[in-house]
Amino acid sequence: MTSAHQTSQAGRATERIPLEEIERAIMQISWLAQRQFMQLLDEDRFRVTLPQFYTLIYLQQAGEECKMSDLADSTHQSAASLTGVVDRLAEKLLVDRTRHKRDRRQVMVVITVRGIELISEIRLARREQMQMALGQLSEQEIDTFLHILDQVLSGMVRVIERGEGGRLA
Amino acid sequence: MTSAHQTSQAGRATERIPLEEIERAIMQISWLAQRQFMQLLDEDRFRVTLPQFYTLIYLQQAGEECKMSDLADSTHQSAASLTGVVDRLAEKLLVDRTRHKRDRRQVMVVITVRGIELISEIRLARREQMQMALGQLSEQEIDTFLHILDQVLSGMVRVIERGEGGRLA
DNA sequence: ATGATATACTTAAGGACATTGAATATCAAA
DNA sequence: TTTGATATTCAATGTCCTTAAGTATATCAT
Repeated sequence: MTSAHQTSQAGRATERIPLEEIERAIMQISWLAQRQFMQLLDEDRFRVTLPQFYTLIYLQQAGEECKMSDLADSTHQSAASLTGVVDRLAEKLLVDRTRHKRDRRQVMVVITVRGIELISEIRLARREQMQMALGQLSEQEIDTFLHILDQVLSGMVRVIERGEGGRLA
Repeated sequence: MTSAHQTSQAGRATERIPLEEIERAIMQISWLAQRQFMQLLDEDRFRVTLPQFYTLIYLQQAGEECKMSDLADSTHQSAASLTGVVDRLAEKLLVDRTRHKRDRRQVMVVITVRGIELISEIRLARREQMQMALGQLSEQEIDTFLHILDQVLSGMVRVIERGEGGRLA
């Protein structure tokens, strides 16, 4: 057709400098993974957004009440954004909000049963998408991949936490 | 702290369904990678957003004029969103807009020299972040990682393109 | 206690983008 | 010319981001 479609990343006998290639691949995967996941979350049966989902996931993993500020740190959202996100989750009855008994300034958030159910449905649907995307990998490759991903993950946490603290500190 | 992350090292061999773990890792990495990259793009010297950046990147790789609709498809944005994104890129003089000579309905977009310069500065900064995140990997691991990433990437493209077409078609 | 500070969170205002549906302009034919 | 398809923009609405200001509540020094 109109050409201009060439993904241009296929062939090219990668001239060494694999770090650059990894950078490209991670960026593209992140972009695609988010888009792809957004599509899923936007289906009528779910109707949540990415920040809402990641917030919910964290609450479910935590398994107990969380302070707003801890939740904001852990999900890498600003406190101001999180207020809105939790508002919408509470409207949908996916989380409950209460005040801390001793320190009434603190707002505590818990996931509801309904929230837990929603998450497990989303995970199920997500898994189907993933199986398609990962279908080509051998079992050996999957193990290796997982191991490397975890290392990259911890590296990223380091980078993002450095950036979030004081940019001038 | 930011815990609740524990991967819970499996004792038994492949009883674990590592696909679930990979799913978790990819979601977390995508989320973090986007947040981390947003921080970077939001610095005063850049001041672009993620959709703007990915649009710019595509235009640079294409190397020539692109139709709005092709650009929307390729970057996985809706035509309506893309209009706004390109508006803002054009305001910053990072792209130029013209009409197709024969078919005046079509709007053609090209990246400007200034746009190309900006991209290469961003890439440079990005690489430094990446080196931090990937610092722990051996050369062998990097090669393997890259190979697997490319396979995952093509799997994802398949998934997202299936979802985007007609949900009812 | 009183007043000053620190904290935890919300609110407010403005920008970017997403979605949806309607509007516009152009092309291509019947 | 009317009709219909195509290419893009516009308008309305909602979510989320950032920054700055505002409201409680807690804590500490006096």
